[in-house]
Amino acid sequence: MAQRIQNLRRAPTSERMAKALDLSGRRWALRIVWELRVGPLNFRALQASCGHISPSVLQRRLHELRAQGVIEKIPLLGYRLSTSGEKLFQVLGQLDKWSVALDPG
Amino acid sequence: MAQRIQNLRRAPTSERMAKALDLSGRRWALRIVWELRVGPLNFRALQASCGHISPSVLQRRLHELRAQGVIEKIPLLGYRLSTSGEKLFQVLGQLDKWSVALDPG
DNA sequence: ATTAGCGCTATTAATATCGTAGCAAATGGG
DNA sequence: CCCATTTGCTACGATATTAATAGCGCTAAT
Repeated sequence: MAQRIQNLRRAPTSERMAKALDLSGRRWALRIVWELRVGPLNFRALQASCGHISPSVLQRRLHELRAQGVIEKIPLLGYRLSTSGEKLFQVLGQLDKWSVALDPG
Repeated sequence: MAQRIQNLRRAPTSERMAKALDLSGRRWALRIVWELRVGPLNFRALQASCGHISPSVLQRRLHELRAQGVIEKIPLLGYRLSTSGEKLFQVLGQLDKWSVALDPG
């Protein structure tokens, strides 16, 4: 009924969504996930593919993303997306499509 | 063919995707879009629904999101999602689903 | 006239990010 | 083994961003 719809529309942002948005809102966080789409990258390769990220921030993000289970550290190869990270990457695929409308350049 | 797939996997991040990721990576930017899902909100209502965003940052984000055509300012009601913003919101819907796996608490 | 709410600005402090240099360990020849 | 190179990562001072708070000018209702 209408009342229920009204409540849905006014439902406050969940804790976990706020958390996900907070994680996403840190500089380079989503970019790192996006760059890892090509497969595992080591620290310096990630640094290069991101363009101009400073190593201290990269290191911090890698820790944060690992703590959230988005990426994994693997011997000899560096970092790669986890299963969860792959799913997040698919969401970013949607963002990529959206960005075409944002900037058709 | 395999060669083509290889190239796709190594395709560098596009300018527009980098731009979209940069916009998304600014604190509170996506949260603002998410909060506007309930319909138009005025400045103070947005401030309240975001929790603890400072007015100066909110003001800046509103300008940026307007410049990108994600939100619109409407008389008497405040701010609302544009057509483009609605599409971005749908992407965030995917992020919301993903966040359940991130933190099942 | 007073009160209240509004959008927004100003200011200073705290925090985040940048840019650079460099170190210790691993790697890979010769 | 020796040496040069690469790699992951840390330290540190400079710069940029965000936070926190106060308050202004405006509008509308009491």
